[in-house]
Amino acid sequence: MRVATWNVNSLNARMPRFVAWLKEAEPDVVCIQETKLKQDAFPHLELEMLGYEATHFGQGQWNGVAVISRVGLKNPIFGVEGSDNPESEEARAISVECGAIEIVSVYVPNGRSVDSDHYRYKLRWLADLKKHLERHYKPTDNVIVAGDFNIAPTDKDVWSPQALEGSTHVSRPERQALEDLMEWGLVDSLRHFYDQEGIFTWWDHRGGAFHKRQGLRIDYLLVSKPLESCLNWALVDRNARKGTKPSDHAPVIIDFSI
DNA sequence: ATGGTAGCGCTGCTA
Repeated sequence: MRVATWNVNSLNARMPRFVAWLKEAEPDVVCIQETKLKQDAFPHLELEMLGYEATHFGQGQWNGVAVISRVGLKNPIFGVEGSDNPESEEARAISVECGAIEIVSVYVPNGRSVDSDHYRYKLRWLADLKKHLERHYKPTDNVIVAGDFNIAPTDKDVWSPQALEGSTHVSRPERQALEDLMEWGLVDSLRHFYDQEGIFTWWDHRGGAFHKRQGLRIDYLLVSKPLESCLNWALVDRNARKGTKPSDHAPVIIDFSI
């Protein structure tokens, strides 16, 4: 089984690349972030023709998450716990059963700056995500929480800790919030295989960051212990960040035997 | 060409 996550930064703008990438990477399940599509604007038919069904939590101009699968989709849950009105919350999480796996596709709030309300929202949202896991799953289940976390877990995941000093994505409270989430029973699948620095999944569109290798690793697939024990490989598909009209994020893919 | 925001949507916000 092969599962990927990709922040596409507008599925509409990315659709030609996304379709080409699907054919090449042949994932069974893809967690998508930043569809930037209204709920009813998702390209269900085009993906159906490629063998994928989809469940989408859309908003419109911003956010929007989806899971597409060719191994089944059951019992979708929109959003996370902690909102009084899930119907009106931002479209940042969708959970669904894909065959034997519980999948959660997340788009964690950016944070903007460490002294902003949006940053406090980010920390609150991560705590709510943990409550969501506690409510719906057990650590002994086959669970994957994948997406754009907008957090570089350690300095190894940052092109220059000095340049990022004092900004979001690297601050202690958000890294702690990520550790608290993982404490539930999740491991970073890429770090199961690789320990080195310089593996990135996001490069700013501005200033040619990709070509200067100025990136961050903020997209990952967190897997529960039962899945960790059957992982075959994990990789960042950097080729998907090259060429014409790339997203600012590269896909991350894991393959495991189940 | 040793280069260099992108997307949404229509003005500025978000990332």
